[in-house]
Amino acid sequence: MDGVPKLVTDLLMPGREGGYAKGYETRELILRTALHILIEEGYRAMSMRRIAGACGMRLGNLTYHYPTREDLVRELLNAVISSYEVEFGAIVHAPGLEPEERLTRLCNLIIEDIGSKKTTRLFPELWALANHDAFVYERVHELYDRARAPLIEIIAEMRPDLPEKDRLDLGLFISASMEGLTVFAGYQMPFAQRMPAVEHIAIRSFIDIVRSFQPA
Amino acid sequence: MDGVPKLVTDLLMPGREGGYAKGYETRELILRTALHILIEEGYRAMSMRRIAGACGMRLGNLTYHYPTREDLVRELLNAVISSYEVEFGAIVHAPGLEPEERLTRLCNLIIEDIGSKKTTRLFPELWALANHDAFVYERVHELYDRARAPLIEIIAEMRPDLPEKDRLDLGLFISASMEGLTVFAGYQMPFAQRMPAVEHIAIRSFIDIVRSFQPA
DNA sequence: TCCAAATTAGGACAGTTGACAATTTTATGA
DNA sequence: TCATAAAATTGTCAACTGTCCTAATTTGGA
Repeated sequence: MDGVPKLVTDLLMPGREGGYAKGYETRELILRTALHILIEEGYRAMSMRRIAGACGMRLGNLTYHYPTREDLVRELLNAVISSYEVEFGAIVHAPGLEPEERLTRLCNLIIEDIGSKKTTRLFPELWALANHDAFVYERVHELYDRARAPLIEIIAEMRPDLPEKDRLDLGLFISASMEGLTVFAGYQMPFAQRMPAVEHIAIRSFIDIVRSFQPA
Repeated sequence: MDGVPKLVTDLLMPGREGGYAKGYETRELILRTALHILIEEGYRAMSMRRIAGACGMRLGNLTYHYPTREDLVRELLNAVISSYEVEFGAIVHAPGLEPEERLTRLCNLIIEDIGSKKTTRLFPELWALANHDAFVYERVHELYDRARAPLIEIIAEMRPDLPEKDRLDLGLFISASMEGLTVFAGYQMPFAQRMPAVEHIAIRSFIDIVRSFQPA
């Protein structure tokens, strides 16, 4: 937990003065525990009783803080998505660097995150949930839009001659392409130990395609 | 169901002479129904009672054909994976075509499949399941290995000068990259109507990177 | 036709789930 | 100190889950 932003207090209630309202430490604990179970054991295992037990509290107390399971899931999702938005938002501003170098760094950072167990486990769960839950769909969709924004910004710097439509297409391809690595990063063999080489190929490919793209 | 291969009879028991054993039509129906529910409503909704109900049979009858839920899930997975293997296996042999043209066709076919609702819904479910189920993990892993084989074959034709390791890396990048489109193909906006353009960018990018790759 | 096997139906079981209500404990502030 | 609200406990509820068992029915072959 060292330095990791707290889900609720730091993200859902940023910079609240005079401390936080009572019970927010508990809500915080609940969400972190729920997320842990979701990542380690999957959505099916993330029952109210399982969460309560892992928190060391009784079911009734959990439903006091989150009356329904849907309440809990929604706040968890908001917190998780917010944490990713904060992470990617920090990349946008890196003055004094060539756009290609910034593209490389951005891709490196995203791919590094993609390689983490948290992301490789969490996002497949979210994709599956999004298929049948409009709220999850909405939030994940929103996250991708925000994550794509700095990417498209850099593309615009590299190719000011392109119409916006083409820049969007390039951004969509690159982001989708990187997202695909999430699926494979979860596999141990033969992908895991080849990840650095594949990452290198990916970034080279991205730079090449942006540099050489010819509008139809 | 016109022309669509039957899950069990056509794939798990291909070319069985003298017809199929009794009860295989029922097992067929069960698997198709289960798959339909899995795609349309998700893994959670795919309960034994739900499947039986959708098949127009009683629970006891379903458990006669599949004593445990795990039996059903495993055979369903085997059938689904087999159907994809059959699909991709047909691509390998297309004599008299330049390797680049074959790469383009292969990518087109995969991307076309990726755009189908069946695939965009099913695979996120499988990824999520694979995270916490060794059997699902194994089968999905296997499928990707098989799907990558023809791709790497074409890469070998295009770049016989490269060591095998580099060809594998290129194949991994391209397949992972295409798989990433699955995630986004499920989204209605803004990706869906941009899919053709992104597909074009993707294939151009793949050809370029294979053609111009320089070993370290 | 008739027997035996395959199939279907129906019921029951223990376990789990989310939600809720009544209650007690704890913390807070005047 | 004490009243008040917040927090946590305990127990209950109907609904649902997978599994198992037995009886009825249908089917196919001799």
